[in-house]
Amino acid sequence: MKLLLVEDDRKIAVGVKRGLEAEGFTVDVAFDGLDGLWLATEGSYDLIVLDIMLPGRNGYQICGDLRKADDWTPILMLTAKDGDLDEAEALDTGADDYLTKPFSFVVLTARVRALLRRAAGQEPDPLTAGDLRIDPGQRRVWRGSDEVSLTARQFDVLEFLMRRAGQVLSKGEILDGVWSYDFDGDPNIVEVYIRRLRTRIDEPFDRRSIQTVRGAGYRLAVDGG
Amino acid sequence: MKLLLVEDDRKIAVGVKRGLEAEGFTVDVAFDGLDGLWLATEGSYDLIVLDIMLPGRNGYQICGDLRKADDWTPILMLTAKDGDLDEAEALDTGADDYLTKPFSFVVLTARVRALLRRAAGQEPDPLTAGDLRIDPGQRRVWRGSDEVSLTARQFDVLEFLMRRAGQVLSKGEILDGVWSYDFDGDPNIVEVYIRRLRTRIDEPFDRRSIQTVRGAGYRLAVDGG
DNA sequence: ACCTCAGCTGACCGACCGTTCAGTTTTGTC
DNA sequence: GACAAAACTGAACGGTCGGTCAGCTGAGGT
Repeated sequence: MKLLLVEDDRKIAVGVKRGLEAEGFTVDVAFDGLDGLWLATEGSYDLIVLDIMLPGRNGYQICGDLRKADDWTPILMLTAKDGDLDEAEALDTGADDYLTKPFSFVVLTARVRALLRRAAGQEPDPLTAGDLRIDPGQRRVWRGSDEVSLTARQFDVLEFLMRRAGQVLSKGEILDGVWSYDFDGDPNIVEVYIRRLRTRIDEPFDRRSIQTVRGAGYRLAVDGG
Repeated sequence: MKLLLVEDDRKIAVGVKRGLEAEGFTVDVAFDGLDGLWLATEGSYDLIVLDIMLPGRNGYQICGDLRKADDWTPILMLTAKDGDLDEAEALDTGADDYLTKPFSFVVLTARVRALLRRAAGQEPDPLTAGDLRIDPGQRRVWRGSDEVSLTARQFDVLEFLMRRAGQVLSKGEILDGVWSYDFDGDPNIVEVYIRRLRTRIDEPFDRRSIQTVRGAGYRLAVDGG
C-alpha cells in the first residue's frame, strides 16, 4: 500500500511517515502544495494524507484539482482546530475524511485503514500473538477463550504493541504512537499503562507477553508469552 | 435474514424476538433444547442465538451436535455470568461468539450484525436521515459536514432511533432497547438522553430531528429534521 | 380559566478513567 | 557489595460520564 503525505511541518511529516511505515505502508512525502499536487498526479497512490495549511497551494485546492482531473484517490485531510480554514469545507471539496490536529498516530492509522477498507470493501482483520487475540474493529480482546475488557487507552497501547509484535519499542515510540503528538506530560505514563496491561492480559493467566528490554523499551512476544 | 433464537426464559425470548424483528430480521423461537436442535437442523438459518441453560438439551450440546453434523451456521451463545457453566467453554464447543447476561439489545444486535457481516465478508453501512449521518462501525456522527461527538450511551440511543427512523418509539421501547434488560432505574433517563441528544445534534443546527409525540414517545424524522 | 400530568431541564452525585506523583524494587556497573 | 539509573507500583487527583432528582413548563381536558 502506497501513501502520499503532503505536510509542510517537517516534524509532523517525519513522525507520521515513520509511524505509517512501521505499519507496513510505503510513504512518499511532499512538503508543499505544488510538490504534492505533482506527486499525486504523477505517482499512483492508494491514499493521500493532505494537510490544509500548505505553502504553494493549499489542501482544498489540491483536493479540488485532483477531483476535477477525475482522480478519486481517497483523501484524508488534516485540519487545525483553531484555523480560519474550516474543517466543514474539507468534505465539500471532495475529501473522504478529515482529522483535527492535534491527533495521535493510532487515530490517524485507524482512519487510514478505515478509508482503505472502505475503498476496497474489505473486513478488518483480527490480530493475534499466540493465544492473545484482538479485534480492532470491535475493540475486543481475548486471552485464549477468555475475553478481557480493557479501557480505551489500554486497548490503544495493546493494539500498538501487537501491530509491532516482536519488535522492541521504546517508551518514546509508544508515547509518540499512542498519545497525541502535543502530549507533554510525564513519560512515566507508558510504564503505568504497561503495568495495567500486564495485570489484565498476563498476570491472571500466568503469562508474560509484555517483556521489558531494559534500557531499550518493551516487546510483545509474538507467541503471546 | 432468518435467525433462530433458542431461549427458555419466555420473557427474554419474546423481548429479544421483538427487538430483532424490529431490526428487520425474521426470527423463529424454540423454548427448549430439543425443539431448538430440531429447528436448527431442519430449517435453514443465517444465524442462531443460543442460550446455554436450557431444558432438554443444553446449549453446548446443541452446538456440538450441529458442528458434528457439519452445520457451520454462525452461533451466538448467551451465558449467565454467575452460572457454573463456563463461558470459556462456549467457543471451544464451536460457538462463534458469546454474550454475558444481562445484556442490552443494542449490544446483542451489534454482535448479531458483526457475526453476519463476518460470515458474509461485508462492510457495515452508514445510516442516514436527511443530513444526519452515523457510522456504526466507527461510532461517528455527522450533521451535514460537521462531525458531532457523542458519548457511548448517547450514540446507542441515536443509533437505536435511526434504525427505526420515522417510527414512534415509546420511552419503554427505547429503555428496553438500549439499556440492559435488568435495568430498573428511573425511566426518566430516556428523557434526559433525548435532551442531551437534542442539544448536540439539533439545537446547534436549528433543527428538530427528534420529535416528541405526546403520550406515545419519540420519533426521529426520516429527513433529519 | 384552571388543573393535571407528561415531558423538560438544570443541578447534583458517585463511579470510572486518564494522569500524576512519590516511594520502592530491580538491574547493571564499578 | 555499594551505588546509580531504570523500571515498578500503589495511591491520589481531577475531569467526564451515566444516572438521579426535584422543580418547572406547557399541552389538553374539564
